[in-house]
Amino acid sequence: MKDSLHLSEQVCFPVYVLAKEIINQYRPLLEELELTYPQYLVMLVLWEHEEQTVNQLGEKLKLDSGTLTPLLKRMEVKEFVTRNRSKIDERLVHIALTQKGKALKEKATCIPTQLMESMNLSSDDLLNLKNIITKILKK
Amino acid sequence: MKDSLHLSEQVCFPVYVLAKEIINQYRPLLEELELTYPQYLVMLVLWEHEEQTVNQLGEKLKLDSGTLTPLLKRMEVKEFVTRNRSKIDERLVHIALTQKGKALKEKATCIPTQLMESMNLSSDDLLNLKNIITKILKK
DNA sequence: CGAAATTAAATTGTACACAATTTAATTTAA
DNA sequence: TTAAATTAAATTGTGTACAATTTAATTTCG
Repeated sequence: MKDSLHLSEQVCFPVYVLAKEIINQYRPLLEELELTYPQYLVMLVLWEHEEQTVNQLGEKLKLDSGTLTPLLKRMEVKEFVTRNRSKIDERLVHIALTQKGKALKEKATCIPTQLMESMNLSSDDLLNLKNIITKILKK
Repeated sequence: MKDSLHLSEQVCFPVYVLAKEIINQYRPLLEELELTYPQYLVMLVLWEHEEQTVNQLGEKLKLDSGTLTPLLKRMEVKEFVTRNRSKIDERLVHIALTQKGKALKEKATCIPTQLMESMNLSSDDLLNLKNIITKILKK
């Protein structure tokens, strides 16, 4: 029987390396916006939805409050978002964009293109990759 | 012009989610071996090579000494590896398997299969995914 | 040779990521 | 209706990641 305990046999390892590589490619681009990659993901959601609870963000980004709470506090310090406990249901905390946060979208418009270039990806590969992963994650 | 600042448009986000999902699927399997996923990767390398410097591990796993040094110290505490500074070149630290570390390979043999099952992946999807990523990372 | 450059690990500091627990508020069901 | 169950955030603790710096050893070169 074949021994599959070899790094070269692993499928998961390339995924793990690629994910890190992508974040590393984003880093210099996002540095100019004073954002980390997870913080950028939060901004993507808020640029679409304006206001979200911590849980809603967590569901969309697959992150729990243990990760999001301190992350959002850092974004609050940078004045990109506000954090307000709901009056109607005090368990909820609403995260909303500040003016500064909204304005940041302008500076971010070029990032997707820049990233594509810096990773040197064809849109074919990209679409292909996205389709497989989406298929796998859907299960 | 199309606005690509939408989470659903992102290619990188699914990669990021998949990588986390894979590690989460590994977690309960690796817990029985008292290993984290990055520690498991170190073991994969050492099961193949017996002895490696910190740098050699770092090149294979794409991790730097800032990550590896504390990680390897934890593995040393668990008595899976030894850390010994080279006599010939005292800048190098050799990482080697202990008997306990070698023995752990037995318990790990079933992990690749178990993971495939827990992620519910067809070998087609898997191979496809691996090929695309390898192609992308090669650039 | 011996100073300068390079290399390898370790260290320091910041920021995730997640399990497990805690706290507080809201639902639910007896 | 109020005690039990559930829910939402926050907290605590462990373990990556990685940039930047430091320390010490080895090479390289003038």
